[in-house]
Amino acid sequence: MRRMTARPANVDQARLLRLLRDLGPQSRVALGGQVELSRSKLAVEIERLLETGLVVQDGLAASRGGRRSHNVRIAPSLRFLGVDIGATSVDAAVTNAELEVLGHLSEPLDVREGPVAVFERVLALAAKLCEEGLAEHFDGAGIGVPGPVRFPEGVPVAPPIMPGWDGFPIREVLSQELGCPVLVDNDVNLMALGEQQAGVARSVRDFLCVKVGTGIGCGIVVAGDVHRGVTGSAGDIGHIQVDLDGSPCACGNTGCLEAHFGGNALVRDATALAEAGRSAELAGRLEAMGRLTPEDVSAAAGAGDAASLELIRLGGTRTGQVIAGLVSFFNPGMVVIGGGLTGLGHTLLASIRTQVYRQSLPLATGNLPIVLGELGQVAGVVGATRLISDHIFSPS
Amino acid sequence: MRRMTARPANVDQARLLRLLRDLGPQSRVALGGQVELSRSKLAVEIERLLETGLVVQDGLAASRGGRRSHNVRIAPSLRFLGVDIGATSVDAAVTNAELEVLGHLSEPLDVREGPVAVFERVLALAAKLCEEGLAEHFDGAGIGVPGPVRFPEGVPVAPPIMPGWDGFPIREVLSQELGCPVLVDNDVNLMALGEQQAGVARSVRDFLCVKVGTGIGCGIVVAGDVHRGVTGSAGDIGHIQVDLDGSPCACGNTGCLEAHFGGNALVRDATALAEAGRSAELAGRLEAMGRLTPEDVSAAAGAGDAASLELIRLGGTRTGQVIAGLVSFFNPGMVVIGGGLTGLGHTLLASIRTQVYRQSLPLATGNLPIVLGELGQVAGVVGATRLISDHIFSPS
DNA sequence: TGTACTTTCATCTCGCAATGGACAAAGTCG
DNA sequence: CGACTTTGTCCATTGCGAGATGAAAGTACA
Repeated sequence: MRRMTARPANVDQARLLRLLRDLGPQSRVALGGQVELSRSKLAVEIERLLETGLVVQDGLAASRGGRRSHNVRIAPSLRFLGVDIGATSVDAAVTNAELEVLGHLSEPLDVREGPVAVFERVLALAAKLCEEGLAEHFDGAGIGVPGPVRFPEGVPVAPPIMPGWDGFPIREVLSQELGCPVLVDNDVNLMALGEQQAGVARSVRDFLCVKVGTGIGCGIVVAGDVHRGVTGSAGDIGHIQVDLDGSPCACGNTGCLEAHFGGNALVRDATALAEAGRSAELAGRLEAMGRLTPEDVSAAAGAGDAASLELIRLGGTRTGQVIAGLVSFFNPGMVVIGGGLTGLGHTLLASIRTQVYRQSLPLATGNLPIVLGELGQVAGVVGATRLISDHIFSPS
Repeated sequence: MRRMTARPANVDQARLLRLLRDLGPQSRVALGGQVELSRSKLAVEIERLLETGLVVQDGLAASRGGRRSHNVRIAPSLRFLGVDIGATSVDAAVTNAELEVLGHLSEPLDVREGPVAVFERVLALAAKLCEEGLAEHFDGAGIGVPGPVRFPEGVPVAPPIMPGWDGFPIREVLSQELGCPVLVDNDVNLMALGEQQAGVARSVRDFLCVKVGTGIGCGIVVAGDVHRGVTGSAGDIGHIQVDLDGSPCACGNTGCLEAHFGGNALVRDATALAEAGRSAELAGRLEAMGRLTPEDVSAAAGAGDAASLELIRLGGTRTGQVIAGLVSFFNPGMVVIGGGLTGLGHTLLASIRTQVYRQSLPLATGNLPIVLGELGQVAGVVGATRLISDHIFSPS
């Protein structure tokens, strides 16, 4: 029977833990400069954190012209598990308390196999990470799923691409299995948190994080916090209408963004191009595999295939239309583009940028960076560990 | 030389003041039930508030089966001024500290006359309210203007419909003139605050407040706070594209919402209808006045004119398209529709509702109330006093 | 109707914890 | 080696919370 990880006793301790997490080992005085606490109070709280084992002494810091200070660091034995379940793959990573990725595994996986099968695989990945000597247990785990989640309960609600998951008590089940606190969130929100923690959005308090993959979603960060909406479906921009009389969408409407530039739409359009003989590259791939995937388009574009590039450019324009509206509405300080877009990122980014800068008002786009995410595949898992560590490092 | 209004010394006092503002006179025990303070601390803080004069004793409360309690109320002599400058009118109101409107004046006014002329009129209105015996001075004033504002400085930035206002230091100038703290914000944000303070959105923490008038804007409330965006232009939804090849807009793009359903677009379309002989009602009004105004369309619709009603319905559908996208994105708990829409409110509301419920995802619209604002013309001024009172009732 | 009992509110007091300043310890630099 | 800087610890003062006490009102019942 393993003891539960200690928790900070008050907001000051929580604040100190987060500082140590984000800034690394620090002297007491350096910490004092970051928080509004008297030196005595600071010493008392650190003393208590040392007692609980949440932080440890960590040698002497370099002198700054006086007595050398004892560094203090967050307990290096803490381990967080981050899991990012996508539509077609699953990522798992272990981090230490400073959210540095110690190990990362990735597997293809069809989320439609249902929660039981998926979590068997997830637990196997977690066990594998432990076997590699990276962790003995986990002090907390964050789980991302590709659909809306009722966050407080950690339960998916009406997820369109996850049949069999509706209402499955992910948080409860995994918390039981892993023996540690678990939080569940939408994968896009976690990507946003990841980029905020360790990526391009480190110093931005209001930003949007658009993930282009099988679906298209958007993480919303307001005043440093993720906005999830009243039913957990905020950021679901795939079904915003981009064309009054556009293609029919699985959701029942017409002209949705995803009906023009989701994974399925891309495959549909690419197949049509291949069959119409408009792209030798795509036709070859279609013949070889019998069917095309988004990765084929991506690869073809990377190889310079004009038709594929055009598809991506058009998709970027459509996405840019939606983002332009969101930028006018939300006036963010940054827009981060991410998702499974290996290689085609810059093409996509360029057409999104063009469209947003053309269509949004100058006041909102004045110095609005629209950039690719820095973390790529690990954004989700890093965000997941950020989520759970924020929870663990908050007063119990 | 008048003494500045006292300010609370700490967050607890601020919290108590806001409770007394929103819930009215309370006994000490009733207050204790609302905040997490020990009886002793509560007594001490109230004692101090009594000393500063921010609250006063207010007789005995009805007994609840024991010794009767002494009620305490927020200083009834406090006065806040709320000013709502619209494109074509200005509203001013005085409230007490509980934000009850004691007097309200409204005048037509063209904002294009520039800040100096406008503030002359505003100060005259304020003086008139004082002459009516409603106030001797003001303890704070909130000002709403129809354009983006850099909130911390209280300065309009690049306001499209306010020539001559760009960079005018409203806050500084008015603070000087009125001799009290002043805050300046976008009129739509103030409308949202007003509906949150005293209207339909009292118990909602995340909602959108769409104002349809000369322009079309949207107040965004996240977690109880107004989101203004990084440059103060959040909620500027008038230039979101609703039609890929739509009408040209003053902003340089085509198909903007305002190009189809702003005040100017409405006049343009109504005039066309009148001249084409499609509406006798509108033609009559055009002949009588030489030109049409949005109010003419409103009145004609109220009189049952089919062409005018159709214009409003179409505009509602267009607005609904945009709101549907915002609902998917933001997943609010309520959408409030307001603005200068006397009479035509329900027609507009109905077509907006139809469009949003049709186009947004069920999870986001599940139990999403889309309602008309309750406060009508006073929403802005009430929101303005709420804004400044939140400021006054915060630790200095 | 009068008296005893109960309920509620306000204040007082005391112990504990927090705070901020003083002081001692440990270094660096000239 | 001494002046100066930085860091760690101690302690008196202050602030806070919870129980005890007394005052003021309602309630039950003879």
